[in-house]
Amino acid sequence: MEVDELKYFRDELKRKLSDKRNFLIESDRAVVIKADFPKSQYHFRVVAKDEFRDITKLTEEQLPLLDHMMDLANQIIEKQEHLESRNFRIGFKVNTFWNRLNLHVISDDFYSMAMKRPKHWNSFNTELFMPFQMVHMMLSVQGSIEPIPEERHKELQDQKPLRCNQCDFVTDLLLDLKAHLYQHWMRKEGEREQKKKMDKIMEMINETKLDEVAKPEPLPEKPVQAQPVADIARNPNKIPRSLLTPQQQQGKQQAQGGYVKYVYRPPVNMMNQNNPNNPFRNTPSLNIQSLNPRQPNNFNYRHPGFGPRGPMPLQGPRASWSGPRFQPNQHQNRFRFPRSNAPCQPNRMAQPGPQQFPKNAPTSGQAGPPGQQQGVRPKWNPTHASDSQHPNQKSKPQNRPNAFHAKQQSENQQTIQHPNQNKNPNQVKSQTPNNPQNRKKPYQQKNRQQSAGNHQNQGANNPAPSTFN
DNA sequence: GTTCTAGAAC
DNA sequence: GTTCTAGAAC
Repeated sequence: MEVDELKYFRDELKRKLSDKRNFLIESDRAVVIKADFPKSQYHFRVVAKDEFRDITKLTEEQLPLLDHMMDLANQIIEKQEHLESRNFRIGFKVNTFWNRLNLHVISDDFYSMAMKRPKHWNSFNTELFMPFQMVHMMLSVQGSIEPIPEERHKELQDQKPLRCNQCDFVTDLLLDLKAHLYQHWMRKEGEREQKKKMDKIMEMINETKLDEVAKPEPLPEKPVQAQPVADIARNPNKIPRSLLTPQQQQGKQQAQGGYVKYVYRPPVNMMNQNNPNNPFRNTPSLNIQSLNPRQPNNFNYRHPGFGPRGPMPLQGPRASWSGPRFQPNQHQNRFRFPRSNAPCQPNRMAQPGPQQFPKNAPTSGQAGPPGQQQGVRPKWNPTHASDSQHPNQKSKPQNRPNAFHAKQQSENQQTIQHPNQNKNPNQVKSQTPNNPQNRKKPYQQKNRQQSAGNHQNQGANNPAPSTFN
């Protein structure tokens, strides 16, 4: 690929700066946006407005800018009530792809659908990721930061084995690591939920004591319940309704309908707008609507939940979808012994505790386990008669045609069939947009248009059909 | 950066 | 037969 073509993609962060709807926080020198393909449950970028490509272009003079970006990072972390600040990592990628200085603010679970390649993992868990404090110190001491040589960069990207960031677990297979990370995440979610319950109990104990002080003599006709606090402590899930204030009762109802039901399933995912813990809830949906026009609610339509494509719109035909959020045959996520192709259920972390991933993982309504979901590629021109439907939607089979999938299909009693399932593979192949014969190059047309005009106006009036939304 | 495919590797 | 990976396109 020619350099100019790649530059278009590298400039994506610059383009994002021209649309305030992307901003979660904005200041005069930087903005906070969500990461388009989050590699953890919580993943943000603090993007500098000044034109610095990356940290290797910084000098000691930019230390105030770094401090400011750190302030914004802390601000966005403070907004995340579900996690504590110690659960976040803040730093830069040394050899970043993007053409604009951006600081990663990422939770340390690394539990995400978008974590698909070993290089994704290594980009955050090797020296390719430089913690903010180190960048700050190096600029303070030596005044600059050297880029990592290309050869070393590639070596680190492909580095194996992959080491868990939370324990000593080591594996060569990313899918094993993902399953392992899922267990960590679930365990921590359980701990967080327990802590919430205990905090609530302590709060109620305190309130009860205050009530006793305020009412030293109980009414004789309505004796006080014997040892209510002890009962609560024994069974925190069954707090007598009579002991709750109206506000607490309302809160309990909300909790039962909101957070609590997510306890034993992936509770937070920026793909799931319905989740009350979603940090991106009620945030702008970027240009997704304009890039993915409403589709008829039939099986030709590929639900956006099947791909890492940002928050789901709540209105329109999509809202009526009640099917699986993930493709039914995500067997790629099954546990496997290394160097064996046979899928197998048990895993090295199998033990009593939360549900085991992925057999019993939820498949409807909620965010699901990380996997190899294929997202809808948003770049296509609906004005073309032949493109009334996204080329990927009409051409890509939902599942690769093989006996294993067929067995899974029948076992799950899935009635949903992809329109291409019964087609001649050659037919499907001929429709495939990635077939060099069929591929279009909209960005090439765009480049020609852009060369005649300026980028900002083009972006504002005719939002770029970005790959990164 | 991402998706997708073909072919290699297992 | 299935998974992994490199390369092309975006």
